[in-house]
Amino acid sequence: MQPNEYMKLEHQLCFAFYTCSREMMKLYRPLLSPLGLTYTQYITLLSLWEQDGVTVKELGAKLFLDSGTLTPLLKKLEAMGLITRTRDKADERSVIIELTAKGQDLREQAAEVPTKLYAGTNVRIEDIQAMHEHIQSFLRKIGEVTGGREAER
Amino acid sequence: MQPNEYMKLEHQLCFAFYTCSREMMKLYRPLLSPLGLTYTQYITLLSLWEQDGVTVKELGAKLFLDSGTLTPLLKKLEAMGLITRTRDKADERSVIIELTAKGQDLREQAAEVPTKLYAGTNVRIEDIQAMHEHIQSFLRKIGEVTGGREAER
DNA sequence: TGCCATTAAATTGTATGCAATTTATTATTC
DNA sequence: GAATAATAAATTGCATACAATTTAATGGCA
Repeated sequence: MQPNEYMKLEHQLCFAFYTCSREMMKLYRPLLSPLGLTYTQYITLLSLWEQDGVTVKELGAKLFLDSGTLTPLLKKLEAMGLITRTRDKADERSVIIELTAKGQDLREQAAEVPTKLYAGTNVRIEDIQAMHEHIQSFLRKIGEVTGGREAER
Repeated sequence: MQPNEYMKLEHQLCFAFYTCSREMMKLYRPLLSPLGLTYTQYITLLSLWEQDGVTVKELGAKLFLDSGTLTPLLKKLEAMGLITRTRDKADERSVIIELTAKGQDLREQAAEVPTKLYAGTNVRIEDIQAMHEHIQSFLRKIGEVTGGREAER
């Protein structure tokens, strides 16, 4: 590769991630909009549907987000009646997030989102598997440096 | 895969892209901060260093960004003395973006960013190539649906 | 030529992201 | 056991993203 080839936009891996992420969110929008959810709210609920009763800190470790992003987002979900935010009696520094009945019910409607997502695209599900694994392996490697998901240990 | 396995966070490809994108930006930050640039400003300049004298529309097609994001960002780069924004004489609807001498000079300092990026990580450059190509192929496929980079045809 | 559809930026409003700081609480140490 | 360090959320300030709308200019057509 020529020296300044490295500076071309098309060779930037991060730009590919960045663009793929945002283009995929555009695939999600028509599926999430009827549920009244944004993409970030959706992945937050995905995490809570797997396990709720977690602290903001724990949720942030799973989503790679800090309180600066989560606090307003969780307040929004609370205002929508999907979750509750309660100070932990055992440690008043922590806030525990739990799903309401309404928040649990929403899971049923969201269940079809993953399967509908690639409808209309030429993407083959099989192709995604390998790529997904490579990306996750990559993420672990750079996470060692950026400190991403540090609370996971 | 179990039915509700599809709803697990770890199986969401978009979440992998989304997280990789943001974690990589954290790798960039210490390299770009001394140059006074954010990541979005950096990729905008990468594009302009390849070709300037382009309209906001053309730049947006390359970066997958619209005027809502680009206009304030370009005004910022203009305020920093790196670019000029000029109405196209031939078509007053368009604004043409050009690098200033200062903006061109910054390219030299930014030249070491791509090579320094993976320093300290366990990432093997060879591993990145294949993954990168798969991602770009994937992006083209979903772009057919989302309309991404529509002005490219 | 005048009207209307189209187009490019800019603007507006909402929702993130994240660094840095602040506040409140808990853990530690001397 | 009081002073200090550490921790978890919340807050603040700045920079995106993007849908939707607005403004200004151009193109097409009767």
